[in-house]
Amino acid sequence: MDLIQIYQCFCDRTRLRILHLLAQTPLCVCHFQEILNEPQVKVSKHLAYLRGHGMVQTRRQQNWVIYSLPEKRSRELENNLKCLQDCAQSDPAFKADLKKMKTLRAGCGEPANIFAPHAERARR
Amino acid sequence: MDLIQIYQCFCDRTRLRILHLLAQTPLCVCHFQEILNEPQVKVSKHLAYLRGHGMVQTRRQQNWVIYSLPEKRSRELENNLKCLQDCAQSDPAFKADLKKMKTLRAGCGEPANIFAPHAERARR
DNA sequence: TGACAGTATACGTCCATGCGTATATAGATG
DNA sequence: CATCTATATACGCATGGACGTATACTGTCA
Repeated sequence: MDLIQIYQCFCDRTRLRILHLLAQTPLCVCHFQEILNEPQVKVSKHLAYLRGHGMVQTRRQQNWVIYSLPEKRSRELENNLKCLQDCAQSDPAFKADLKKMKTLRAGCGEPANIFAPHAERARR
Repeated sequence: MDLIQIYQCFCDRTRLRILHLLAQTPLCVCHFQEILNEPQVKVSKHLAYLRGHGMVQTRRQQNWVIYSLPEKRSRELENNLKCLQDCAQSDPAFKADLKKMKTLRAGCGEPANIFAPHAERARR
């Protein structure tokens, strides 16, 4: 039963915040660190957990590893991500994460539809 | 964050089956035993877990303890229960549980809108 | 009151997971 | 190649949870 795995991924606060962010946009590890304000190991391990359960994909871009939701998602995953989005709307913590994410992304140069991690630094 | 607790309750297969059934109708412990085909201890402990997390209510009726979802549910819980219902539709195991529950209930005498655990036996 | 049915809990074991520290790996750059 | 940045992993520790066995509790009924 695939559903159980989904809920297992959802049942940790850090992972839930990660997934909530990923539902908006792909992000690299260092961005998660900054948005979530959590140490690198912690973030990295939760991402590894999610990857191990097929909840996220990665691609490399120079030094950075970009995490994103898989393009092909099961009905269950899609449903639950939607549900999470809805539940998160009434939660200040989730909203704060989104806000922080947007300012971060703004710093990388608008409109930033192509994701550019640490663009300022990379340009030097 | 209340959401985490919900997902923690959802992330075990037995509990998920219990909640899925409760979304349809209140049930007593022995019914769960029979429908889920799991030992009494296991069922009872998962129910205790759910009760401890505010996911279910109990009332006594003679020898039986009837478990049900709380009448007042948070938006998050309601959302996730709906989502579960939807996901469960495509899962044979969940559907089998429902079917077994309905035959059990039929055995207690239709229409059985008032719940009557072990009605046949109680009548003797 | 004694026996029984239904349910709950205590106890022990095992495994998964969360976290931190330290270290390893991969790619970029001088 | 040396070094730096970004990320991943190994190791150890602590905790929570899942499960089974045995036992306790609660209400019913003879």
